[in-house]
Amino acid sequence: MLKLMDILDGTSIPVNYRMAFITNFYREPLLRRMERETGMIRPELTVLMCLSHRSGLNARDICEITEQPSNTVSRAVGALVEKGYVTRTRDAVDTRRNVLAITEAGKAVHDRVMATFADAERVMLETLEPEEVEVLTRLLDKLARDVERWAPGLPAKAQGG
Amino acid sequence: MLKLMDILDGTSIPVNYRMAFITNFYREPLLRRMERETGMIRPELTVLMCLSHRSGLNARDICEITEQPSNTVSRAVGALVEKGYVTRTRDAVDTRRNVLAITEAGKAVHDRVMATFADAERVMLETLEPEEVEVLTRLLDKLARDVERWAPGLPAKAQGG
DNA sequence: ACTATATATTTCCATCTGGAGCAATCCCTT
DNA sequence: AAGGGATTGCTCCAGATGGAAATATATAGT
Repeated sequence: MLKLMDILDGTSIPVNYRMAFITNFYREPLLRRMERETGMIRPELTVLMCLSHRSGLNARDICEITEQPSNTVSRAVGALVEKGYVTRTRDAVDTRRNVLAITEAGKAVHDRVMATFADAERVMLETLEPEEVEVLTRLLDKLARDVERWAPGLPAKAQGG
Repeated sequence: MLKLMDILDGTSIPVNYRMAFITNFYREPLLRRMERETGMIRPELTVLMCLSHRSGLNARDICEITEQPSNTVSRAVGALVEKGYVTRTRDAVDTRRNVLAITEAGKAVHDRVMATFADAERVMLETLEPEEVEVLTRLLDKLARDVERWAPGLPAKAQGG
């Protein structure tokens, strides 16, 4: 049987095609499962991850951090508030701002979901030797941190920064 | 400014999070550009890639190869036929089957789009040493070819095959 | 104080995507 | 050769997503 892997063997984008392939088969099933078990969808997890890392952000902050459109973040925040995973309170100083914070329930579901993601990654990486995992992580990190130079869409910010 | 990268530093899914990050910033802008310049959307390119690799497939084959739902493939094929990039002819033997083939115009646009993707990847990989690119490709290939073992959604086919 | 402009957030709408179901056709059994 | 189940391809519908406009509030200039 012809499979995607056979086709990507011949492409001239060996790295990104494989990454897209892996990401697709890793992430999608986990997101489906998350949606099934918790009712959350992807943008909501993204928001929860931001607030888990740093509380007190507003929607605009999350838009800039994640580079997601504002309506997507707005919807996600609304859904999370509805579910009781996030609180949204007007800033007393600038009443345009809604200060967001993750609740105990939100932290719990976040940690639970992230644990399933981590488990799946651990299983995936069992194929590799520990040193190989370290190398892979290091190389991916190098590429990811260099995103502003190579990303085809970004405004190619001054590279001397 | 807090960025996504700072958050993923602390996550317990270092590999997949970085891959998703890179894939996102690599692929999305290129797909937008493709759509703008050629009018094709993602599933159409996928179909074109399959037919570029092997002509004479039908929609069902492409569904199995790419693991995409049949309606997505059906729509993509229809759009490609409309654009003159693919021909669709009834199989004389089994008139349920529509045999698909890529046209000259389709091959041309496929090659053109793939070239832009390849260029962007080349730029991205300039950050790494040639040996690092080889290692990265090898490790990604190892993970991709092992997909049936670790993919959370797949039916975990017999591993002795 | 009043208007103009900027910012934060939400809503409207058009499009992409996938699940489920449907029609046409084929193959197997009798 | 007729009937029943399987297969191919398509359409309907509901949900997710993002661009652009609308709404609410803040700040600046006079």
